[in-house]
Amino acid sequence: MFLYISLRSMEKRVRLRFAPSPTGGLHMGGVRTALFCYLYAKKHGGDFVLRIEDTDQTRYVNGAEEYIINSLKWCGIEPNEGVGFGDGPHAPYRQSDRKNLGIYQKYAEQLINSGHAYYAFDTSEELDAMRKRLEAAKVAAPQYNAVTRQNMRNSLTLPEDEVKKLLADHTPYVIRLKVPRNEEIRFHDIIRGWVTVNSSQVDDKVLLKSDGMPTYHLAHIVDDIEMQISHAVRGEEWLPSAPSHILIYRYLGLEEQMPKLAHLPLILKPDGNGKLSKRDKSGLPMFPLNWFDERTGESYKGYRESGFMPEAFINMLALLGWNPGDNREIMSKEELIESFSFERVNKSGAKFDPEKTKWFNQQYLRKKTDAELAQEVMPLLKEKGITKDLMFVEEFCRLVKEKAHFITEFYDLGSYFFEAPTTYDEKVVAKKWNAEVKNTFEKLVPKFEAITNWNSQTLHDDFQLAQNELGKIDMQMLRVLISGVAGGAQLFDFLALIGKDEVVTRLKTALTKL
RNA sequence: GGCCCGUUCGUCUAGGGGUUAGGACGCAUCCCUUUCACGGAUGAAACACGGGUUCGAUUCCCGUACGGGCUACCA
Repeated sequence: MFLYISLRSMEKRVRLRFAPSPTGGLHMGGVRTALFCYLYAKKHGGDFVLRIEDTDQTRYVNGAEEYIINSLKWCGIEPNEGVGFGDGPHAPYRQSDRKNLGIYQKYAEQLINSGHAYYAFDTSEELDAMRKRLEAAKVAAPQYNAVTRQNMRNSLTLPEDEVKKLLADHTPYVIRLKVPRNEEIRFHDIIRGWVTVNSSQVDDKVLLKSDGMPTYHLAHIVDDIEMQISHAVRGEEWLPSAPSHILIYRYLGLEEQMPKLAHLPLILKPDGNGKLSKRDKSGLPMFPLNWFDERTGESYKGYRESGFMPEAFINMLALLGWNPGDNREIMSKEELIESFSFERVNKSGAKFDPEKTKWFNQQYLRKKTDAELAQEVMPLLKEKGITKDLMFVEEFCRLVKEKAHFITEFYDLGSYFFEAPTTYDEKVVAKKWNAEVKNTFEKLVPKFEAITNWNSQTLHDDFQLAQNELGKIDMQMLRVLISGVAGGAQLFDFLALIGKDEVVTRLKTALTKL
């Protein structure tokens, strides 16, 4: 008795799971769900579990499971238990494996025995016919429920002998939840508060499919119980089926052990309406890593390959539908963990903002040292056939980074560091170029050639001296002659880096071309 | 259609019975700069609508509109 009381009064250990289906690449909405679970678990010193919900064999996609694991790794939201992250006390963590152990069957039978579930033998044709009939009769919500089940072929309508015979003959059947006709079902959601639904709106959900696999509805409940999950967190699209789940817990006698529920708001498309899809016309990826769908042959861009930093990606995601309650936006993972709570998650869906997403990455980009940036930029330059030394690349990074949002932009932003221009900004030329200006620049060339200690400072000083003699020289024009473009990095630093010979050569070339 | 959930600047959001309704992204202007950016300053920009409740509602309640989700032997 004493033990019973102390167990009940003890707070359950915090354990959250992320439970995706391996039906494709992990969408950024899924990443956010995983992130919130991770943050909460870490904040409370709990566990974060990865469970793979592969009960739909027809939708299984090769490589999806591995993709999910790699994505979580890249994002730095690693489970401490589950598929791909080491088995804990509740292995296996893949539902198809658990099914083979008979885990779900047991619970389904318990519900049958207690009279809360029944066998249904209807074929898909019969089900279609039933729905058509109901639609024709203008029934508002055609579904298999307390009323319609009376006209279907199941263990509630068929004589006991026949049911036994059908089962003995291995006639395909499903097990359905017997939902009462008219009962208020009330449940609490951490984010939404109390939600009430009448059971007349809830259909007799299939619990066990004819292939012996459980549906999501049964499987996730069984696993959440067996894995001692404290908080069931998922997207808002699950809210309508939550009443069914409450009933299952109740009929299993597990309402006391039921995890707390949290339904996250959806991430919406930047423009127009609806859920974020696999592609967005903003051009930003919807997946953490590149994803290739074997079945459709389509490939999708990933944040990683687009030059995003994982810290920036999860920071952006965390602030989509959540905030710390103060004005902080740039937050490290540690700060996110420290500040996170489901109470501060918004109820309404959030439109994904591509511009702000870029801004997040830019903020993190600026925090990196030039040396760190060079490490990442170097290989990208090599791909372009550029083999400058590390010192050069570091300085290049210093000069270009303030304009960049992504590592992958560095080359495009500063290709003139590596290649002499072939064209010259037309606007600037049209506005500033004439015979007199040309003459001035021709006189400037030997001044540059005469500089012995070639660096940004002497360049600056000697340029001033040259102007005293030759008159004012337009710096933007100088920039265009050497880089070809009207804007770019700090001019003298740029000239210092590419070197005297290169500058002089480029100037001479420009003077012959213009 | 039915059921459920939601609604503060264009977007992400803070706030909450009495506020000049705050911040961020983006946008505009100005300053700095003989180039380019960063940076700084300033500005435009919101409580969906209609009824209640109240001395007073953006905030609480009810409707309406709008948006979203669900409505499978998919998750």
